[in-house]
Amino acid sequence: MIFASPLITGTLVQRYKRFLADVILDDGNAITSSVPNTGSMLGLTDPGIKVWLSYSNDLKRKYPHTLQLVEVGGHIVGINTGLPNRIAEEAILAGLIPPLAGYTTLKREQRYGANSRIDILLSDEGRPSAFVEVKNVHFSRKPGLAEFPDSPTARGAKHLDELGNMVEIGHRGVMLYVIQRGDCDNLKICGDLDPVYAAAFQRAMRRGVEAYAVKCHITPSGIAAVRTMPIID
DNA sequence: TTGGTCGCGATATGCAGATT
DNA sequence: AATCTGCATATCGCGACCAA
Repeated sequence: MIFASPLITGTLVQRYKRFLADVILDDGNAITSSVPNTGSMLGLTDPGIKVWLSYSNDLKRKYPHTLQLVEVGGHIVGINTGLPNRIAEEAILAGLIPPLAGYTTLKREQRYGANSRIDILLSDEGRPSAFVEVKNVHFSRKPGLAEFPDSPTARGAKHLDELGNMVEIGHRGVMLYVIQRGDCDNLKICGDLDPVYAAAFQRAMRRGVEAYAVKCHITPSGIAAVRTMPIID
């Protein structure tokens, strides 16, 4: 995934109202940027950190800048929650995730279950379809270890249950965690910030849901999936 | 059939207003 | 006074719809 145009650098002043951030660009201009991430972004919104923004020429937009990357502890972290689906799609098509390789058809945003949508549906003649739910990970408290979730996510737990339902009727249910930072080599499902999710994860594993984590290489010019990484307890 | 436009849903959480 | 409900907020992408 290559950014359409070179990103602009600046310094974060504050993030507020979920969708907005005030940034002082390196050229001195103070602007308001949209933030394509409604999560808590724990540890990624400290005032004064370096940030990268994209710029859109779309006249319908209220704020043409979009926050894409932040620098934390000397490492670049991607915060755009719209990108992991694209990254995951690229990774699957490139065969970087062996258990998901070789399907002839890949569709995004397919309806299924109780009024839910699956991020990616892989199908093929002669073998079960794979329902792939993509999750964005950008939280890390320990060097080398990414963690999910960074705040309670009821929706995430619901997705795990529905993937379990898909397994029961003969499909594959897959959780795919896209780690949008290059400094991690393991993923941990952490129970302290959302015990409900951790329990749902264990329950889903027992029901046969698969889980994979994808390591990414992040630079100001783009984000690329590299390989899978272990999910540890 | 294709291309463009419109509107809805998803997204998370603080806050204001309403209800008990 | 405490609790609950629903709006605010910006963008994206898809489905539905209309027009050529």
